[in-house]
Amino acid sequence: MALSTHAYKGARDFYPEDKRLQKYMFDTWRRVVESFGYQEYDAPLIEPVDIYLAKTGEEIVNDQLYAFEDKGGRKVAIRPEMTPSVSRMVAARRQELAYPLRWYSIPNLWRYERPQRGRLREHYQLNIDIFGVADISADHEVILVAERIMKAFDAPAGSYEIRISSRKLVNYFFRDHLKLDDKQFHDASKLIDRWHKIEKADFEAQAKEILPVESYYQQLLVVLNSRNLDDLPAELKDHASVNELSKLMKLLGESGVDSAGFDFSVIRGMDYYDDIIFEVFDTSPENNRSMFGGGRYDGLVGLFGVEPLPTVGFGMGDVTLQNFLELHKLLPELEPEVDATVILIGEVYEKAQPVLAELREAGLNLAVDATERKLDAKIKNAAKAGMPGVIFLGEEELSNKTFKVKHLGSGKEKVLTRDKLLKHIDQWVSGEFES
RNA sequence: GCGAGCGUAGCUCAGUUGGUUAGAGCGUCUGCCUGUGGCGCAGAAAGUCGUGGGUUCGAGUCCCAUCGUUCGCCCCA
Repeated sequence: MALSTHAYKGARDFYPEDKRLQKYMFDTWRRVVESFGYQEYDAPLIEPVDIYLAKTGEEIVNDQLYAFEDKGGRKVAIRPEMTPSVSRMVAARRQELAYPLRWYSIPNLWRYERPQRGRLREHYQLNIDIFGVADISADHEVILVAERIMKAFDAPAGSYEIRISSRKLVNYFFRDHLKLDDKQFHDASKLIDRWHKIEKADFEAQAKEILPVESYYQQLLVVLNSRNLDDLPAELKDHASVNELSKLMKLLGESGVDSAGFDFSVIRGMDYYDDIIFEVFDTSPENNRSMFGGGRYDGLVGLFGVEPLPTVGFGMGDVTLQNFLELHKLLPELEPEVDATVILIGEVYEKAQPVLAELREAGLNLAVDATERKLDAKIKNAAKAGMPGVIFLGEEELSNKTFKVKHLGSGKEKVLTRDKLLKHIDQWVSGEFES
């Protein structure tokens, strides 16, 4: 029985054209976050399973963790998210690191799920976190970074929106104001998460199931329909979390983030979030979903036995981003980072070596075709491989010290001396020869 | 964990109520063209119809199982 050529279920092979796209996305991420002073870190793919038990969402740990025992009997898991790992790393050097600490990473993460659109078993995720800032400036910065990333991918205004809420406000409204018990609170939280997704009638029916008093439904509606903080009912407006949200909105407005707004339905899956939370939504009807999000989790670092550390961060997955970019036609044409194939004519492989070395030294990325196929086949293959051009090298060129170069995009051809070729590498690559 | 659709050539797919040697387009290879690609013309190679059972005189087609894949639910990125 032949071996399968498929990649493992829910995981992807990255052929060079896929890798170019991945590099484009990663490079864009890096450029933006590094412009805010974030530094890259990394951690092992495998962690002790314990670090996920306390605060990662229930379903992820129970059903979606790649967990196993190693040969030494240790219970370990492939990371389903990066936040516990970075919290562990920061906790380990809690006293010696300089705050505010700005770190990012682009880990690959694994969750055992049924693959579907926008969700695979292995994905990559940009994670950024700022540690040691308790005030709203950290929340502001992180959301601003998210916004700048969307702009860096040329996402047009209106193609996405940033929805912001506060777990403290949700807690206050459900727990203190409506006096919901644990189960009601849990169910209500899950329900409002689906506010934008399900029919209003279904929402009403389910809400009335959960809420102990019928009139609470109307109160919930008012809160969910509040597109800005002034629309909130008076009894919520005075809560401290609203004051914080209000400061945050003002800061975002002043820094040009016009895609952000208050939305009480934002919940986030992870249990560790404990204050401001946000999600970035694709607004197109074909893909109306949460692309990524994050928030404040002041309690997580402290779980590692050190003084707690205020933290804000977010994670942005490559799969959902790619869906977004494809849908909005924002993917650039990416070419291989090779300048040319040098087509050797005749028995010149050995004699060509010093010339090739010189051209490479000068900065050209050159592949060599020393096969004995016919010339047209070699040109066809260079074109098929996506090469910008070819350089012909035979006895004639070697003895004259000239290069016949052909730009495959334009079909233009020119004979250049070695000096001219070296001097005009840029023009050569773009097909604009100088005479 | 639950539900639905789809698996036919390297790729995208067609294949009639079950009926001889299973087709197309693209791609590949050869020639037209011995140092010049993309277009054209002529020709060629390439498929145990995902796999295993079953029904039938006869299965790519119907049934069951299984694997793969896609989509939805749950959950989430």
